Amino acid sequence: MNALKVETEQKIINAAQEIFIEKGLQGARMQEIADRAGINKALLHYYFRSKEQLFDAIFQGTFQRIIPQFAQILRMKTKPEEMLQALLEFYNNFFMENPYMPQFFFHEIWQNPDRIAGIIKSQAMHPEELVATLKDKLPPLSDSAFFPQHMMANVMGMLLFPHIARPLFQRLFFNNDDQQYNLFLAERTEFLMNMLGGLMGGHSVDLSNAPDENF
Amino acid sequence: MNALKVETEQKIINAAQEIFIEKGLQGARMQEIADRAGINKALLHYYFRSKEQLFDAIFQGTFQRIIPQFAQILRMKTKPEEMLQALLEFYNNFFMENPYMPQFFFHEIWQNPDRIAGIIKSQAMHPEELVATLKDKLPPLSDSAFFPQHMMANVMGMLLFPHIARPLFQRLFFNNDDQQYNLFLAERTEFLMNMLGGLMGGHSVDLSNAPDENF
DNA sequence: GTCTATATGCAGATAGAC
DNA sequence: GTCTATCTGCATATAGAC
Repeated sequence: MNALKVETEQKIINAAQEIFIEKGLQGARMQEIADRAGINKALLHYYFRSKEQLFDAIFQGTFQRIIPQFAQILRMKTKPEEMLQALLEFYNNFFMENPYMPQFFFHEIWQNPDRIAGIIKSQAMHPEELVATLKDKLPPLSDSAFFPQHMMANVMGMLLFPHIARPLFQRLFFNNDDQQYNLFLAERTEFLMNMLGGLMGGHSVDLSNAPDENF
Repeated sequence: MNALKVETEQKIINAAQEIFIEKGLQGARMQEIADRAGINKALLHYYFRSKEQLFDAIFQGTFQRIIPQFAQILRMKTKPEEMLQALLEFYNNFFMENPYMPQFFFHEIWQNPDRIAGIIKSQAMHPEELVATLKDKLPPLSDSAFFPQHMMANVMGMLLFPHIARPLFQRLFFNNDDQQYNLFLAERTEFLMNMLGGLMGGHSVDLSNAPDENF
């Protein structure tokens, strides 16, 4: 029966998603995926010939849940503050609900960067366009040739760090208290907006006085 | 002969370091480590009884190369700008020379956070001390109870991101050009100092006008 | 489509000679 | 200490019955 087939496939996908994201391709066990899906190993191979293929399907799927959003925000023809707000809000919430995602992506970034780059470029999301948009919309706070890249690295770094470093950061600075940490994460969008809002408006931080002091 | 033994052990450690850092505990193969060290598998087990033990030795070693530095900088009783400068400079350079390190650490952060937390705390580096120092030295830019944690996350995120996301970031925004990317990384300390210097001095960014605008 | 049973291969670990 | 040869176990994958 076709409905049953679809249902089973979905159970597999859900289970595999969890396991792969927690343990990565290498760490995941087909047995564990089968168990969590409530079926047996043989059936896994019936639906997805190999572990690799299963992984590919999962990976592509999860990735496509977050990239289009990025492209869409990028094309919002509004003020940079609003783009930033939308960006921070969406991804911060997404990572709060999917805490394993960031480490999952970074793992893949190192294992197979070409695959990810390929997926991104196939999503109507073009890096040059992004750089150009930033150069155009941001006040010229620095004359570095890499100014847009720096700003991207800043935003993404500040956004991602509390999520990707969570297990350690929470232990060290929050008494390993889940609730406290969630509060911290929840208020982070606002905190970052406060910090960055000024920058994007083009006032506030003076970047022209280079610190050539003994360095 | 003892000198020979030490030499072999060092070869193993060097090889294992590279492999583990690139592939993680799961992804690494004892065969590959043996090959790169120029010996055979049996000898690996002679020196380190199991893969786990070998990994532990490597991990502890690399970790202790970068934590003490942090504690030391933290205790420099100087202006926050100078602490920040020392911090950025040291770790940015370290990660430029050891590009696989960040991902290696994050991998472990998710696999075994307690181990890392333990090592850190055993290094005369106490989280509460750090938080207190920051609260004391930083101008009160925000009244969030987590203000020090936010600032740490900011600095660490901005510092780490270009390293940990390198394979993808370089492909997307630097035509996958190693030289260009190294230039980018090299100028990053200065860029960040320019951006953050103002904040630490206590002027520039107004964080008091919360953006309660339709949000 | 789903199962049980089995094959295949590989990686970690050991035995034992030198 | 260092090697070759071998064992053991486990994980992926397949065969074949229902």
